[in-house]
Amino acid sequence: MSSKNQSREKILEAATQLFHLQGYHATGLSQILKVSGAPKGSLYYHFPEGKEQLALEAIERFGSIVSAEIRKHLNEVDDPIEAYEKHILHISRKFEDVSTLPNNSETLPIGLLAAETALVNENLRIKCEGVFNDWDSIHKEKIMASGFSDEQAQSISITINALIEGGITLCLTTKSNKPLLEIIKMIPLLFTK
Amino acid sequence: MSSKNQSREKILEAATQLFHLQGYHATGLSQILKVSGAPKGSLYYHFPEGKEQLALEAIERFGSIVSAEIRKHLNEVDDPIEAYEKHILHISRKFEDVSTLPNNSETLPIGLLAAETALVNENLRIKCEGVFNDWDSIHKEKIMASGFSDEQAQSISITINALIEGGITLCLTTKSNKPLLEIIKMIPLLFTK
DNA sequence: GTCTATACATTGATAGAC
DNA sequence: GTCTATCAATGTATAGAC
Repeated sequence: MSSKNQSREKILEAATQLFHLQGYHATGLSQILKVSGAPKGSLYYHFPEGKEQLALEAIERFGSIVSAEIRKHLNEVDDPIEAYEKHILHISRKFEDVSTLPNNSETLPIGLLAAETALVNENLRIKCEGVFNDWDSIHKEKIMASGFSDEQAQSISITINALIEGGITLCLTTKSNKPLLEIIKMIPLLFTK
Repeated sequence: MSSKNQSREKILEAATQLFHLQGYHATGLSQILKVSGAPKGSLYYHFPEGKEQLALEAIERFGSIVSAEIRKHLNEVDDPIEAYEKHILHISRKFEDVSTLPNNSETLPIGLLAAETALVNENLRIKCEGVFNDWDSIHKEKIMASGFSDEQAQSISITINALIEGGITLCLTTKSNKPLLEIIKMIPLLFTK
């Protein structure tokens, strides 16, 4: 990897983490630079359009990482109930010790960024919408593979998406993994035929 | 009402609306003053501790408004399934036309504020946690009244809270009320005995 | 590719007059 | 109770040297 891309990479990585932990508005470019350890003069060289470009790329990267993780979890088990229980359990582990959260940023959601920018920045909103749609497709495919109709799969899929996003918000707020653990108990009911 | 309280009231009202639509960090004191129409010099007189105090009171006020609305909806119908379907349908109406959202801020959630401040401002986090707990109690009471055990009611209640918060995030992001409408379809399953 | 210096706006907040 | 003036800090962004 060229040295150009090394700096770019470090900045983008720090931005991805900070944006989705603290949000878009609470995260300053100076903080991103500091955390990344990248050369201080290089930000606008690599990201000529500044903060918004950085956020757009961060959302995209974040979406792909999570997509991959969702796919991985869902492929491990055939039964969708068991698969989603494991998936959500995996997410909930990140809230067992909230103090380590900042190092654990792989699979958190984009709910914060999405809600924060939805009414304020149309470009970012559309990016977030795209990410949600990607996740939704993955869920839908999995659910339909176990015999649910297109329409049923749609409802279940959106519901699971909302449950995860909302559950994470509750975990963050209560500094506990209990909300997601409670949600897991309800998963089987969603797949009632 | 004294004129002192009139200004205070106008500021707090504007702050409540702006904070929960745009978030804490994206909302400036100047914007609050402008929207409120309150005298420009009066903010720090009424709120000596500045922005944080304003947010704490806004969250509190917001929590009570929503609590009252939840109670109202849940009391209208005996059957919890029907009651929650109506409750969520009511919320979803606010997303039929997103352009009018800013005038419609009564029953949006505090998910944005909660997620935004959870890792950054402990005072605000605790306030949000308290609000979530209040809502949770209301749900739990309703659910237990129809014959569910304490433990079951706990799971269902948290799940509903997460569904609503997550569903609203999805509605905001997609500028549509469809996510909440899909979620409504799954409500009956949550109450399987 | 990276640095420094800087411009410029805006933020939250304070002091003191009225 | 309200105003104005002002503060320091921080925000994003740009220009030009190296």
